[in-house]
Amino acid sequence: MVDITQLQHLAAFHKYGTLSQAAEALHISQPALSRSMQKLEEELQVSLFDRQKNKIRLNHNGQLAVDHARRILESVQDMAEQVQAADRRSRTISLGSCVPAPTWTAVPALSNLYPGMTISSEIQEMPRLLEGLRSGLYQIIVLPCDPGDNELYCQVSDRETLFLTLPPGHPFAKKAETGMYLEELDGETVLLFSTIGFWHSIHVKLMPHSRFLIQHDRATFNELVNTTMLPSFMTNKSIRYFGKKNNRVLVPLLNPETSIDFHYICKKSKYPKLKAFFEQLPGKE
Amino acid sequence: MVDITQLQHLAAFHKYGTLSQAAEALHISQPALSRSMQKLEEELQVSLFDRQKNKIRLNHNGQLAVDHARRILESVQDMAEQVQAADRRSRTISLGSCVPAPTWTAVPALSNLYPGMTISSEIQEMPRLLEGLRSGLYQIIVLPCDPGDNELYCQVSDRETLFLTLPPGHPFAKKAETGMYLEELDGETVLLFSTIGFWHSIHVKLMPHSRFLIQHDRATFNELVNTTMLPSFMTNKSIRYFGKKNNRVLVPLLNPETSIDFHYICKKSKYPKLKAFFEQLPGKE
DNA sequence: ATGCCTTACGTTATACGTAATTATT
DNA sequence: AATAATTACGTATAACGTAAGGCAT
Repeated sequence: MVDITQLQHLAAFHKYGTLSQAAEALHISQPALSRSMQKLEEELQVSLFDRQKNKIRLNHNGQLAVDHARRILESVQDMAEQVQAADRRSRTISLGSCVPAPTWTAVPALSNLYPGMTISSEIQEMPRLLEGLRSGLYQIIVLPCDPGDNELYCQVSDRETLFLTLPPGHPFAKKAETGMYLEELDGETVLLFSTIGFWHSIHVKLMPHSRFLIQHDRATFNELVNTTMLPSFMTNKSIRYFGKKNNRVLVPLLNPETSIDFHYICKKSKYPKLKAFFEQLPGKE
Repeated sequence: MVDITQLQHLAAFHKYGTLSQAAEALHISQPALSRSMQKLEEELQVSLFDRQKNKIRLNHNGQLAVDHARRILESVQDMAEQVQAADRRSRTISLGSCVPAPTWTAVPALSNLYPGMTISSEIQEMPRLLEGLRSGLYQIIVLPCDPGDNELYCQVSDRETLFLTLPPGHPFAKKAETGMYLEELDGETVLLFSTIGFWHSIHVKLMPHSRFLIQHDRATFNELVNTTMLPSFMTNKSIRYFGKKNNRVLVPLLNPETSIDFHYICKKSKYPKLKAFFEQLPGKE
């Protein structure tokens, strides 16, 4: 049977034009390449080259063979890549969430429960999350609501609540006790951290006239929170995870949209394998 | 790099289910197959099997790998077949003709002029011949007319004329001197040899009510010509090639369709290589 | 007990590099 | 002289089969 290395040799010869140059590129000796091509011709029972005493050129058969060889080599490459990709998928649990907070606890939990598995997480918009769950891109997703799909398992866990954070001198700081509506802040320039997912859409919806200064670097964001008067946001979860800023007043928000329940969702077919994870989730308070 | 034989081994394992059976089918020992699969896994850096102490099964990666392996093996097979087919084409001159006579002289002529080449010939209908010439199926075709294509070289050579052959006692035998029209014979049962190509369509056209007893075997055909009173046909060419029947009268036919000029045609691009053949063709008388 | 897979071991075959040969520019 | 391809030859690697071992049905 034809050998893959022979096809590589053939492709290399086509690329470099002479046996010597091709052999050099292949890191084999010229005679080895010469023999390899002779064997290929023997194998195919066809001459692939026009040979003169010290010249060798692909003939029509050879040209055709090169085309095939290229395609075959490509599909062998594809095979390796795709099988490796499938393997990687099979040993990673991928979590998609509409907001960052669930990943802070779920990723370490999954790591502990499924040692040897790689855990990956990303923040995405809801339609993408559902699509990704169906396509196998995610094994678990976190949404603010139940998608109501009979094929999916859905478990409500924690609740996350948004707070406005202000420096004590800010005009709205006195609302810390009464709370306020997000609309009252509309038009003000506010500081946001990037990749906050669903929260971003809440801000855009309720504060359509505000300017959002979006920071992609956590350190820079913290620095700006510490040193400017700009309003910003935290949640009960981010406070627990990153700590409360001492120089900031927390103002509760009265809009119902500023609280969301985490709905952890997986395919029912995958639930048995993920049972341990779902069982350790904190219950709905 | 992955080896083709490993892919064959993998496909065989998938087909037979156990290493032992697959090994037997592959005519190798069981340990050899076991090692081959281990190497493939090593090569792909992926486990392809679920192994228990004395059981082995394809896992998900393995299933996927089998699919790829199948496709690759198929394309390797294709490569061999197509390259071999191209090679065969390159060393055969294929002649297509609308009637048999040109092949009787052209095939030996081509054999002499192009030693080492295989000469093949077949009788086909005109549209198929033109199509085949364009697609490379034929290098030379013979038609009764000029297709008038600027890409094609066309040279008129010999003329073939159809005769009715009758036993001397037949009512029409007296027309041997005056000749007759084919229509006069319409309705009679006549004897025909198969693969006479274009001539057959002439018969069908001019004798729509006749029954044609078509003989596929030349010896049987001759036997029937010798022993029955059935009208049959010969041409100036077949008489020269096979000899005239002593017990038959030749009646010339007066329809213009019963004479055709051989138009030898090839692609202009191929003419240089076929020049020697075209130059030895007899000229138009 | 039989079937099935893996590991170990010695052998063989095949693919390689070096060197020599021939031909071309 | 320099470049390029093939042939010849000795060697080393890697693939095989046999034999042995372990585990399930």
